[in-house]
Amino acid sequence: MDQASFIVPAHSTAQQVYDWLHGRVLRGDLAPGERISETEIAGQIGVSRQPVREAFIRLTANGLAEVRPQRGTFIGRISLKAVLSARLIREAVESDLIRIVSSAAPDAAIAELDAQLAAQREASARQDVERFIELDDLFHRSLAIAAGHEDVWNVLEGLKSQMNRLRYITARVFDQQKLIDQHTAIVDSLRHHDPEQAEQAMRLHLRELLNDLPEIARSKPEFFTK
Amino acid sequence: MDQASFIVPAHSTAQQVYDWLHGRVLRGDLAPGERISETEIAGQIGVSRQPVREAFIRLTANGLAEVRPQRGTFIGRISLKAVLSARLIREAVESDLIRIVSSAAPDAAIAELDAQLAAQREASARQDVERFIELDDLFHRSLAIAAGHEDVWNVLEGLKSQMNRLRYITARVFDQQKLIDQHTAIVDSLRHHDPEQAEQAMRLHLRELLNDLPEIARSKPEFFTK
DNA sequence: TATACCATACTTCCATACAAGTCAACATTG
DNA sequence: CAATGTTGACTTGTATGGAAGTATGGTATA
Repeated sequence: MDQASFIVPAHSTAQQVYDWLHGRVLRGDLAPGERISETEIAGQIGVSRQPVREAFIRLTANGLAEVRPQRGTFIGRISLKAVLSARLIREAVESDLIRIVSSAAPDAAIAELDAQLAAQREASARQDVERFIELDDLFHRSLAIAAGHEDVWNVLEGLKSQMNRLRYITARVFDQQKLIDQHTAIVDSLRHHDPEQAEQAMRLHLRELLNDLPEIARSKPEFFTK
Repeated sequence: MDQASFIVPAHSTAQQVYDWLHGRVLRGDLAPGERISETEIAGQIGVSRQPVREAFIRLTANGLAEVRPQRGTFIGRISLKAVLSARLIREAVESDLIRIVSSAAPDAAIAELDAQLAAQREASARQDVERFIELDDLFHRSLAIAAGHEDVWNVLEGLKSQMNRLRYITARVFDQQKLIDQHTAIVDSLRHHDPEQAEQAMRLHLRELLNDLPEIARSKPEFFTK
């Protein structure tokens, strides 16, 4: 090993503030367009403005906030164009990945995916939205791993944050059963080593958002920008 | 228009410092692994440490620097895994885009691309590497625009910064003539409205990096991490 | 000579003070 | 009454001082 890379610095104050805010934004606890203030947040958690400010900068870099100098800082609205772009990218990338997987999917990987499907059904039955979203993420990540490209999934992490925000905000809207059925169709395609069918199933699945988006945008227009 | 969005804040000191450093990192003027210091940079350009520090944070968020608390800040090395992931993503996305374009490429767009090809040949003949890289970016962006998805290209901007850094560092290595030939093949496929051929030409083009990367990594190992 | 210790000069991190821009409410003026 | 000016309380931006951790080189010690 080149360096003892497992020596990582303890989480700084700024890092902790960032993690906290990041989570609140993703879960929709802080609503798009909502105003936040360095001094206010600093006062709430008992630190100075400095680490809070640095957290704001990082949120801005990730498209989750917008700083308007001398005016205020605001939780970023969800850009419909950005969401559509992210969706298109996901479709393109995951289509390629699923072809790789389907050409050589070991039985162990299939079994793992089947177990995940069961867990998804269980979470859906319990109406545990947060867990379901988590499992959905895991499902797609597992496919990337099976394709030997987990890194790709990590690189796309930033794009997904916008889509995740969308999912939390619209938790009650989307049809979990339909998503599970689509996941099942994908796994079945893998089971039969059918790359073409697998790709089509994946594309269909990832285009589901296109059906839901108009209604979502209509129901909460104040959360979105063009 | 909802808001007079053309009212944008003047560039702050921190923003200017960031732009300056960002450009220097991308052009390889600051080498991967090189150490930089808040106080030193601040002294060089005559500002306090604060805006420099904020620029460092943004560089870190974009994967261009690494801050090790109480130790120093270093220009990020180029992650080979990240580069390979970015390449795969580009191939997947641009393959989908080129299919869209080829199915309905207006003559005006084709003419524009032909003009760009001429400009590429001219820049290559003049050995103007910086201009060539710029034109290469423009070429791929133009394809995205022709597909009606310029936003997608913007979203991928972050990924490209790593690859651009690579290109500057290895400016003399890559074979510009080969790239131009591949670009030409892509445009020809569009001219004949042949989606399948266009996609294959694009994939071949974007896989070129896979041939070059081993040599690049061998020639400057200190610039890379696994 | 080799090793342990330690002073010192760095580094980033955090807190604080002040500067400058913005906005809204209110007073003033015609 | 309407328009204008002004004050003051906000906001983020910048500068600076000190806290705490780290690396380095010298020094004492075995």
